[in-house]
Amino acid sequence: MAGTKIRNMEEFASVSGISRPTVSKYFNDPDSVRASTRIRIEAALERYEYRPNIYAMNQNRKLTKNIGIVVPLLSDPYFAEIARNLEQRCIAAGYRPSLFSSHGDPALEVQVLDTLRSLKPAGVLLAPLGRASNPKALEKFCNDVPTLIFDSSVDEIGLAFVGSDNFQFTAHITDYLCRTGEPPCFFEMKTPANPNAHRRRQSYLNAMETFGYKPDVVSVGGEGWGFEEIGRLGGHEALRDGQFSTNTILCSNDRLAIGLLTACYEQGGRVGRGADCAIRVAGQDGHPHSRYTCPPLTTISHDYDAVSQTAAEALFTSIEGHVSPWKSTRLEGKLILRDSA
Amino acid sequence: MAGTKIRNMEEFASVSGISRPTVSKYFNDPDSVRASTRIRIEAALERYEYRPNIYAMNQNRKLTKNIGIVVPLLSDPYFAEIARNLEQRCIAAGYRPSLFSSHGDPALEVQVLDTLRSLKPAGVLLAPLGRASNPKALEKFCNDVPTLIFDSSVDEIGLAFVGSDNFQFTAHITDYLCRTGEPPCFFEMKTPANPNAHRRRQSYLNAMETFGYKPDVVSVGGEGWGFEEIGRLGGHEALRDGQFSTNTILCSNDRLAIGLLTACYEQGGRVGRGADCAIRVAGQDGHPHSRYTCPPLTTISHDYDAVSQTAAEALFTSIEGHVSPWKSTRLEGKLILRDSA
DNA sequence: AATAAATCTTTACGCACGTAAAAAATTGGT
DNA sequence: ACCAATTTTTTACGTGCGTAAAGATTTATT
Repeated sequence: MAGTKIRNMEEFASVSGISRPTVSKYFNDPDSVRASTRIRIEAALERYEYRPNIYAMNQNRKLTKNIGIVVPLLSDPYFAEIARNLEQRCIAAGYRPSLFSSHGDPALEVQVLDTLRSLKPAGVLLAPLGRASNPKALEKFCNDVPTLIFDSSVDEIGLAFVGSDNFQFTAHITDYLCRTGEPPCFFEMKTPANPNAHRRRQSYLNAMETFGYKPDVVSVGGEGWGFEEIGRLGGHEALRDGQFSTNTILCSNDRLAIGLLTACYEQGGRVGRGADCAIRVAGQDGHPHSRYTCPPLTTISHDYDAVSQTAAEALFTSIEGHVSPWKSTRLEGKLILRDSA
Repeated sequence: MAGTKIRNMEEFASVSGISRPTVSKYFNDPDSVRASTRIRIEAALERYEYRPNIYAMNQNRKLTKNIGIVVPLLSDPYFAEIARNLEQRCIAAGYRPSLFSSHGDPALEVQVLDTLRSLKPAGVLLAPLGRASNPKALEKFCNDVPTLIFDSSVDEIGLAFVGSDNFQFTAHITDYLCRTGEPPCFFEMKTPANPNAHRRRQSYLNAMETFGYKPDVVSVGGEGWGFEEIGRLGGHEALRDGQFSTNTILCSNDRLAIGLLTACYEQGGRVGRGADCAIRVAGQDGHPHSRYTCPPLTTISHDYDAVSQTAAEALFTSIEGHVSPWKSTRLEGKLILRDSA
């Protein structure tokens, strides 16, 4: 904090006693200069608090250190949590993450990709909207920008895919439900936003067949990303009309389950695994909120940390030049037993 | 999409038949050029899909069109929702918003402000962490960057403050609770992260005095931003020890209420305003999730739209040169009656 | 101490655009 | 059609940094 204010790298170089090109090299990668000069630069850095102009940096660099993180809906705590996790990993690895949400809107998703393109990012971690995404826009983007797809896969696009093993998810929790009570019905959206939903339904059907039970899928209408409300309204209808053939309901995801729990409450049905309960409800995702529903929701949880780490590191290694063929990684989830089922 | 790829504004200017300085002026503000030239530029823009290099733009502009949006915790749907709202307003007004979360960590908040500084934003919409914030860092930042504080006020810092009227919030819902049943106890955190909590407690005390009731504040321990868990654990303790002097509990915020509802459930107490219910619980905030608790939570809701609009427009007018003295705007909330109280 | 290798300095240019100033062209009103 | 006001063109320079190349210096190796 010595008197003089540093205006640019030229001035900083002169006060640090190192030439500008070397200082530039340092800011590009502190380890690329000799330890002794690094120390001198960092000493000056503490005395003069100078930061390179990121615009001038990024204009001329072949590749920026920016990484885009895109999720379909940031107001969903599941995505917020995974975005936070990814963000921290980017920072730790020396990148500059920028966060974007498509807010459930395909047009906005395209707009976000457009914005992102102009940021000339080193890479992008993209969780697409899914069914509603504009596939051509996605593909074009992936061709231009190193993009790792996570959460919800779309063809064999981008560098790789990292997500959860939806087949394992549903098979595992279906197994649990069958072993501990009546076999579950499956509660889902008729036209789910996310392709994972199809895998989960299929896995449910497979599991029920394996166990020798008759599957029962209840698909409810509703568009968009207001899953709780869709679950609540659909739940009311299904409960009223007796559409559930057993007393156990496995929901396609936790947010749907949360809505269904509300519907059950509003109809006066007690949910849980106790003897005094009329119905069991389970979800899927390990949504941050699932601990605090009434009753707390039994679910199968994403391994947030593992998904984030795998996704981030796959992107980093790709950015750093290690080419590898497209690959899909699907991580297993962990059953979380609570009172709802 | 004519064959030639446009590399820079020079080339784009030549294919559009307009000189580069005029094209530059157009991108700065499309309305600053004659309508006829604007049409010619936009025609070329459709045929050649060129975007100015934002890094070169921002390097040389006196003021960028960037706006920073900072919230304390993005995984809280309340903040996610208000951030989304602000983001859209920025885009609509022709700015480029970037979203940041302090993730409940004062050190990260400082780091976010540091990052933001290097973006040279035209303005910042900042919801501080509150009590945990580094006040000097905040003040320094506000001196350097036009910053509008929202949600939670910190002295008379920045351009202005926009938030909700916490006194009105608590007075209103306390009034409602008193008129419809036993007067409420007040359930809060001992050391709340957010200064709004103090206003709410004070407003509760005032309201109870006005009504001639004896106030009863139950303050529970716990640090950080895991409000649901704090509410659940504190709720268990308070319920078990009979700390609540009436059957009605007004929580300092919805997330605390959600945790308390879980505690009630886990202790077997039925919550609601029905004759068969042992306890009434109300929250404050109009949290996006409050509709889906069991029972659905009675609360007093922020006017999300009005807060966002007021905050955004205050920043915009300030950015556009209209100086005005520091001002605090506090908007009223609306009571949302549901089954919990 | 001599030599090779690594690193740094000097010099110079490029990037994509902002912006200022003077000259030229266009427009609008009459 | 003419004149003044507005807008555009031309020209030229500035911004802060990346980066390349050649030479000087430091470090590591023997």
